[in-house]
Amino acid sequence: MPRGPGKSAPPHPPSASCFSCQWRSRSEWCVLNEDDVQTLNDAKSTSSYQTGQLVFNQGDPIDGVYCIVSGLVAIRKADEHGNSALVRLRNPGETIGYRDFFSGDTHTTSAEILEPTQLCYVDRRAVRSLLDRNPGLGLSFLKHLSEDLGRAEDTILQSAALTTRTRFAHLLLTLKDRYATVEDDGTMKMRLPLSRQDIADILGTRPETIARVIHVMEKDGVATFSGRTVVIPDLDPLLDEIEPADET
Amino acid sequence: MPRGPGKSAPPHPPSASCFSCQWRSRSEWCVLNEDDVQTLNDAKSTSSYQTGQLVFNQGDPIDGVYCIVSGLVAIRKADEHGNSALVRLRNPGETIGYRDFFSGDTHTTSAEILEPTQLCYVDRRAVRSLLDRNPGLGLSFLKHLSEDLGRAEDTILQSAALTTRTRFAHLLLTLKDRYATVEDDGTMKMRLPLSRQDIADILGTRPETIARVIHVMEKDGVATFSGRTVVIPDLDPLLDEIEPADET
DNA sequence: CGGGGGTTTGAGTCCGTTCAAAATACGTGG
DNA sequence: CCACGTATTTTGAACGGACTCAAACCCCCG
Repeated sequence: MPRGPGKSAPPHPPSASCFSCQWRSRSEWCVLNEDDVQTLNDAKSTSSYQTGQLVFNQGDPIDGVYCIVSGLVAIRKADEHGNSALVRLRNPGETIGYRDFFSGDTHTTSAEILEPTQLCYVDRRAVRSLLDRNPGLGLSFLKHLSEDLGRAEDTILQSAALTTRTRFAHLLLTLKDRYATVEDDGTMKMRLPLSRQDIADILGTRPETIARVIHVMEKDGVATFSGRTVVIPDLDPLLDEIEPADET
Repeated sequence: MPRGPGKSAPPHPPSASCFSCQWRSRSEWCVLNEDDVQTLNDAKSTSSYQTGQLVFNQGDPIDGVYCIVSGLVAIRKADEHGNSALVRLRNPGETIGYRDFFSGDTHTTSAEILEPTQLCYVDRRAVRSLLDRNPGLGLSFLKHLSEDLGRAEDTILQSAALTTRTRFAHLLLTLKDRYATVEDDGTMKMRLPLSRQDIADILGTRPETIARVIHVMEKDGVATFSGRTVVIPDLDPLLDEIEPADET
């Protein structure tokens, strides 16, 4: 049950600086002046996590927030009956844990590591004091939170209106942006950072259904799957998936 | 396509004051000092809306935010294929339109009136200036937005994990808090502020399914429905609906 | 009293689930 | 490097909840 800065020993101790952080201009912290970036930099501690680790667990008290330097984190919500859904993925440059930070004192979701990840942990006291000194920081979080809510609303609408296959196509298209590489012959290739179970948890279905959807997609020539490796010969058929035939 | 202060002529022109607003202590604006409440009071304009009216429409430019004095408002999201979902209900004391206010320049959802409603409209310029002068106001919105996101995540999990019947029971229990009255004989009674279509849009299903669920619930003696009127003879069976049998 | 929208009912179908077994991938230690 | 045990993924068959389409119904309003 990891808490605060992870205890895992990184191969080479990371020493990321907020000043040279490549994500700074696009993160919540972009509004900070030099002095406050210094404060942030002094307050934060960086650590590495392995796939499968939990950054925090639903129900844990909230100690602060985490910035993703590299890697991928899944935010998962569970109910009391063992059901769980993967409510969002978080990429490098994004901050996690701030949702609960602003509205309660315990986490209402869990954060689990999907691929080797480096996080900067910022203690709640530091966040509070930066927030006090920088009204703009609050607005910055407000903007990100609004976007999160917008995405959540999209998910609600999609899961009510779209088939599993279509939602899976959406997911593939999203993952493509970060994970796909273009081969010499023009085909796209990527290694999924998600297990079938995780994909199912994102789409609100079962792993068996994912396997079946993959099966028919291969039959239709949209993509070929081999374990976690996906090859997309042509993007158009995949794009057609998310654009249901309009009767003109 | 209503925009800004509604153009409907209220029977008796409302003249609510922010100072005497019964919701103030629980709203986002509770952090404002006397001076700023004065500013808010001067800036706001109150108007009445009839059932079925649109406060704003998805795609409209954002002019400001609206506080609900009385009534009920549905927030609806639609996609390009005619599907739509009712992503949340907003009650008196709550503010609407602030989600999009903080992250974009057009509304990503529509707000429609479900029962006769009074709204106070606060112009974007006023909101901005109050925000500038009161860092606490931003944090206040942050808190509410966090809670909204939390509820959205709940919805995502529920629609993936629970049956329509169970989710309908959840909805009834929620509506009960605001709409039910206890009769002399101990039964509860309420008039639903929602059409079957709206209920379906909240639960992510069809009106026919709602009718069928109601049918079997009546057969099971959980509640009796007659149009929009619901009678709940005993709360326990309804509570059992949302607490699936634990095999002990 | 005759629309007309929302609601209910019915029959048939489909998508996704469940349960179970087989196949495959993966990490570990020999 | 291979063999083994475990976990994940895939496949199959049967079931079921919710959907679609369509008709009947009902209630409210003019």
